[in-house]
Amino acid sequence: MSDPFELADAPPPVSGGGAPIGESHLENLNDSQLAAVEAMEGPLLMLAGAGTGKTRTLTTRLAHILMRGKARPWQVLAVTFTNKAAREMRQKVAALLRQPVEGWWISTFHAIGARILRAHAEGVGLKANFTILDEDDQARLIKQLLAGRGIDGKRWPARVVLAVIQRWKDKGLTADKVSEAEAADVADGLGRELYAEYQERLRVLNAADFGDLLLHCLTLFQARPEVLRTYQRQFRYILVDEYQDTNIAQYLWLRLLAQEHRNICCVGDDDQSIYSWRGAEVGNILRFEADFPGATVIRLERNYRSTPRILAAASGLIAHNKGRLGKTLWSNLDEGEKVRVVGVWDSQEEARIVIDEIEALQGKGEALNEIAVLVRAGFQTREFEERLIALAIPYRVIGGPRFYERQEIRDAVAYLRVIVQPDDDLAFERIVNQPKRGLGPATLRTPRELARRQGISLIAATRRLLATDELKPRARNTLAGLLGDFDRWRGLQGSLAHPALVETVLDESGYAGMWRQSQTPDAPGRLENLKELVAAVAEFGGLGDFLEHIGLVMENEESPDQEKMTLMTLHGAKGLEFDTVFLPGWEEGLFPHQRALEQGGAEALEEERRLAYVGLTRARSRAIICFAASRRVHGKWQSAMPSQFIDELPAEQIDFVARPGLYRGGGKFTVSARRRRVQAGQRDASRQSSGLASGLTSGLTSGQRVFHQKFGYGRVIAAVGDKLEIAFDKAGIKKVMASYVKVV
DNA sequence: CGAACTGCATTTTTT
DNA sequence: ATGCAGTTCG
Repeated sequence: MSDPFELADAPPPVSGGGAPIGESHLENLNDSQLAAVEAMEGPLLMLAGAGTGKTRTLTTRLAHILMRGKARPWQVLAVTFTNKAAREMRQKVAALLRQPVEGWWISTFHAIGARILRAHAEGVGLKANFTILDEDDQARLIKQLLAGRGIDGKRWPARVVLAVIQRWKDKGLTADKVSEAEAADVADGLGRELYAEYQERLRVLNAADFGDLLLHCLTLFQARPEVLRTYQRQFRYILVDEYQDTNIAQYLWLRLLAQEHRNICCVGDDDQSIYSWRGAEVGNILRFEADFPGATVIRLERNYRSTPRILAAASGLIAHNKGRLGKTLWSNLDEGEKVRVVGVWDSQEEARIVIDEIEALQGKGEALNEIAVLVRAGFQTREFEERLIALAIPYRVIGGPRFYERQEIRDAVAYLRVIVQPDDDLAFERIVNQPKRGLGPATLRTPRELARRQGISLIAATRRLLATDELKPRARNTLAGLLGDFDRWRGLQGSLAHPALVETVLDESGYAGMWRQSQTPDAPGRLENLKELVAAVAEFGGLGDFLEHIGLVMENEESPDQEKMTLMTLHGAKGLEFDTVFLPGWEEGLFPHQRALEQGGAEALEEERRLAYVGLTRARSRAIICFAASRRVHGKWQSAMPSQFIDELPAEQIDFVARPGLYRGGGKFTVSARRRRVQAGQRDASRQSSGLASGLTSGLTSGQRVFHQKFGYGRVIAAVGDKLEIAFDKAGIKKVMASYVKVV
């Protein structure tokens, strides 16, 4: 912040910076955007708030570097997190430069990692055609290892162990670098051994998981300094999107690559860091100036998206976080509506009110595409969906099961994998008995043991056994037939077009036939998906290309469906924007989420707050926050208090709308109501001054008999502010708000 | 081998 | 409540 090089936006009104003639791509940039484009030499941190034209600035910068002849296209490395972001950047750069960007280094971290690794696979003990495993494969592999060591799968589910290993990889730790202390309480102290064993298996299978795509690069760079040197020299300019989401491995990776030219430009927003739970380190962006001495910091603070009211509400909220780099967003747009905060009785009423409002907006001619409901957790979508279906409003849910994650697609892909990569056991195991061939676990025991003993793949072991009489004739014949099919299909690769080959495989394997004969109601859909898969294969040059694509791109290419409103999680909404945004479920325990409140402490709470900030800043002109007084959690009714985040919104930007007699938010919106009660309730006995309530009481004292509409009769056992703890006769102990109970 | 049953957990999710 | 996964029967 005290950096002498730092630039900030001039206050409004702002003109475009003076762009030299002939550089039309620089027109329409504001001063700080222009500064970020033109500061080409040395490390640069671009702190880009929500809606400040970050992508545009970044792509313009890339184009500018090339147009100025500072580097050739292959000398620029641009990394993003998602394929979507990468695609966008490629498109925009291509449009700016009016030329295709094929083969340029504009991709996700993982895709670039894979590209580097494929070129130097042997440096980390892999072959160039290594398979990229999805989470399913990884979990199955871990499960095998756990079973092999006799670890109770109940106490240590494969997914949990996998998550631990992933976090280690995120931190850039190979098995030998994991500290004793860190591994001690994982899988009965065997965490490190399992990690090492897992890596060994991956090597035998010629496979890498997502984490490896980066971690292996680090290993490679260390083992082969000359390889590192090549890339260091090559990448004269490095651009990094969403820097606040990078993990330690990615940070180390970037730092190594940037060492030679030091022209690294990182774009990010510390206030939008919401992925710490999967390894992201906000610290990376907070430390940037220390990591890259002499760095320039440029803030993009002019927001082109939201009304000043929405920005003020969001800014007021995020100001409650400590440890921010600090930004002040401003906007030139019309002031706009206040942010509405709506209190409702329960989640059903919440869904009703929100969807009714959406219907009303639709009636007023608002486009459904411009309306979104953003929830904290996936389960919240259900009630909204029910309501949307009832009113026949078109909607889409983002975050459902994805195309490449469907069972039939994974199975089909597994067949392709065994063709391309003859040691891919995980693929083999997936389809060895799919369709049924009588090759169950018992039949595979012998090959599995051999594979284990000799440290070779299961497929290789099976092959060896086929030359012996170890297997029962029947199993032997079937396996020989299957492996023979694999070889034959592999042989067809040269003569048959890939889509035709895929069809042949699905046909001859009996896999498609299995679904054709299936009587289950979803069978036709699955066959349909298989057809889609064949069509998708046709888009690629070869099976290998195709597998690389689905290995790295798990998302489904979204069909450009028109006129639907969007339902998704707050996490999923980052980077998107809508005219109207509904933010339901702002209740303590849901948002901020219970888990964040219980563990993770202050940091976790701040991340929840950033999530709220992300949610609010998605809205262009209208934001509606809701909270419900009671909600069903895991099948039980629970009373809920309004989110602390509601109290943190600046009152002057808020329109508090609640059903009469229903709301009693904490804090500032009910001051007058409270004062009255304070006077009446001086003799409050329970004074566990929580600091928050600061002596305000509900006028109810412990011991009093009360009636609650949902929970029935009960007795007050504690009262803090207007929050009561009541032992209900039937419903047990609940926390409720004073306004919901009547004294009997 | 498939169906039924039991227990159990249940934020967020990309690559 | 609900769904999923793992297990146990028929």
